[in-house]
Order: sequence, then C-alpha cells, then structure tokens
Amino acid sequence: MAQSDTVTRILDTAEVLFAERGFAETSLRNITSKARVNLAAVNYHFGSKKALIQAVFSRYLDPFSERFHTALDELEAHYQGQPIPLEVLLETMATTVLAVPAERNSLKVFMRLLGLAYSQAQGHLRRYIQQQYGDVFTRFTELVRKATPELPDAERFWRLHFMLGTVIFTLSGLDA
Amino acid sequence: MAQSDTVTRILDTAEVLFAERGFAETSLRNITSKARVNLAAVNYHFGSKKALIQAVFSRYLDPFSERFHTALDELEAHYQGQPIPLEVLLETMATTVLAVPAERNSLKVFMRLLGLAYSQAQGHLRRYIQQQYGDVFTRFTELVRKATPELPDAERFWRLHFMLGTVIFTLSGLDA
DNA sequence: CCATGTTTAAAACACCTGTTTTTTGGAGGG
DNA sequence: CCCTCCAAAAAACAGGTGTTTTAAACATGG
Repeated sequence: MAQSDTVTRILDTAEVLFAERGFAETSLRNITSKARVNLAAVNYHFGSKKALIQAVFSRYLDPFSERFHTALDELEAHYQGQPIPLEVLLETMATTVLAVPAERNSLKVFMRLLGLAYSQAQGHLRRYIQQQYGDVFTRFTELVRKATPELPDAERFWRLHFMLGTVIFTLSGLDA
Repeated sequence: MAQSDTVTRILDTAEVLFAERGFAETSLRNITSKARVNLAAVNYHFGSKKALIQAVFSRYLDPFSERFHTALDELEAHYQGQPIPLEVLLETMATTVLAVPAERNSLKVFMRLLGLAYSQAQGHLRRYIQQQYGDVFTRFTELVRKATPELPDAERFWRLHFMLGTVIFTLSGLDA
C-alpha cells in the first residue's frame, strides 16, 4: 500500500456503511474487512470508534465551515453593514452545504449521515458537532436575525429549525 | 406482583428508553433493571428483543389502525361515493394518529419512536409496519387519490411523503 | 544504513449483548 | 394435601463488541 491511503479507505468505507446501517449497527470488523484493512488500523489512526465517526463528519464539515466563513466574509464586505437579504443567506448556505459532497459524488451518503446525526438526539455526536461547528451556525443565525428584524426570536428559531429539518429529512430519504 | 403487569411495566419502560436512546443503544438489561423486572421476562413474554420493539409499536398502531378504519367507514358512509375532501381526510388522519398517544400523555415519546422507525431505513421494523399496517395506509392513499384526481400519481406520492416526513421529523425533535 | 513511522497479522483482553436453561416460588383446582 | 402450571429469579451460555498488545514486515526520509 503506497502512502497511507489506509486512512482514506477506512473513511470511505465507514461513511458508506454508517449511512446504510447506522453507527451502532456497523462494527469495526465490518468496516476493516470491507476496506481490506487491518482491524487495529482504526484504533491506530483514529483512537476509537467515536473518533472515527467524528472524523467522518469532519471530512465534510471542516471544508464546509471554512468555505461558509469566507462566503459570509465576502457577503458582509459586499453589503457593508446593511442587512444581507434572507434569500441570499439561504442560497449561500445551501450552495456551500452541498458543495463538498457534490464534489465527491457522495450527496446521498452525506444527507443520510446528517439525518442519522439529527436522529441521535443525545449522543456524543451532537455534542461534538455543536462545540466544533457551533460558531458557524451562530454567525449564520445572527445574520438571519439582522435580515428579519421584525420576527420574534422564537418564531425565527422555529422557522429555521423547521426548514432545515425538512430539507435534511427529505433529502436523506432519497431511495425510492 | 398482582396480575402480570410485568408486561405493561416492560412496555412502558422500553418505549421511553427506546425513544431516548434508540433501539440498538438500549439493552434488555437497561430495560429490565429500570422496570424492576427479571431479565428473562422479556424473552419469556415477548420472545425476543425484536418482538419487544414490534410490541411497543403495536400498542400504539393497533388502536390507531382500528379507529382509523372506522373513521374512514363513517366518512365514506357520509359522502356516499363522492370524493372526500382532502382537508377532511388529512384532519381525520391527524386526529386519529394523535388520539392514542394523547390519551396516554406520551405524545413526545410516540413521535420520537415514529422518527426512529423512519430513520431506520432497512430494519425489520419497516417491514413489520408495512406488512402489518400497509392496508390502512393503502386505503388512505386511495382516498387521497380520489380527492385529488388532477394530480399525477408520482406527484401526489411525493407530496404525501414530503408532508408526513416533515411532520414526523419536526415533532420528533421537540426538546429544545 | 539506520531510524522512524505505517501497516499487517494474530492473539488476547475485558466487557456487554441477546438468549437459554435451571431452579425456586406461589397460587388454584382436583 | 398434593400436584400442576405459570411466573419469577438466578445462573450460565455462546457470540460479538471495542480495544490493546505483541510481533514482524515494510516503506521512507535523514
């Protein structure tokens, strides 16, 4: 095996199996055998199964976070303190979210992973995502707040929650 | 223990734990210890863990199925062959779905269970629900078809799917 | 070439899982 | 009263889990 594409092979296999069966239902032996990689490789490279799961998400969310931050930078520079229109914000978000999985032709897998993360109400994953990418989301919601000053906070929160949930849920069920 | 309320205690405890953590993440020992019941009681009364999960759903869906059938009977009798208005169909469905969990003050748990069942794309649960309650759903969609004859089948299917998915998904995340 | 970091292989670890078996307890009917 | 039946309790079972350890092979850059 050339240079450690072992890590990549593990991640590629893991994300597919996770998306198909869920996290608890996918064992490390499932992953390593399908990836034709040694069992110990996971713990060697990632440390634990939890860390593997987080790494699978990081591979999508790190680029997303970075790109979204720069996209918002550009928007703020362009609008110079004036509130950014809501449609612009939403479209920027949608475009940025879909960019990474689109480049890797793994849109279906990614959406399904998002759905699983959303279902798993109280796992380590929710905590990890929140503390790792909470700032991007906070920045976004703040800009949405400025774009819709007439809405009460609760109302805006629920509309956002409802919209995101609907999108994730719908896109994560694209099988039939 | 009086008359085997053991079964009830198992079901009550199981549905809460399942809703909180998911099926795979909830062990029989979790359930039986919290329900102050012997471990073997689950296999004795239900046969297996899968059967327990199905029983949890049956306790909601059996009454729902029965009530919904009679509700549709009454609607068909009232409208005498004329198509039943879409709003009436949807409202009847919503009312009937919520009736059972509302009586037991377990609306949150039930919605979360529905969400989990929906997420678990390829489990035994989906098959069980489909073959057990498929006829009610078929009857309903058929009535919807008659109520909206102008829509192409695919379009109507997706709108229903989208609507149900959104409702379940949104209601299953009522924590914050 | 040596040293360092990867990878594989194989085995063992401790633990948890669902399930089964065996034993005990108690209530009801002949 | 004894016996049967059913529920409960306790223990044991077989298998899978994530993880760790050991060893040896391999590659790569200093």
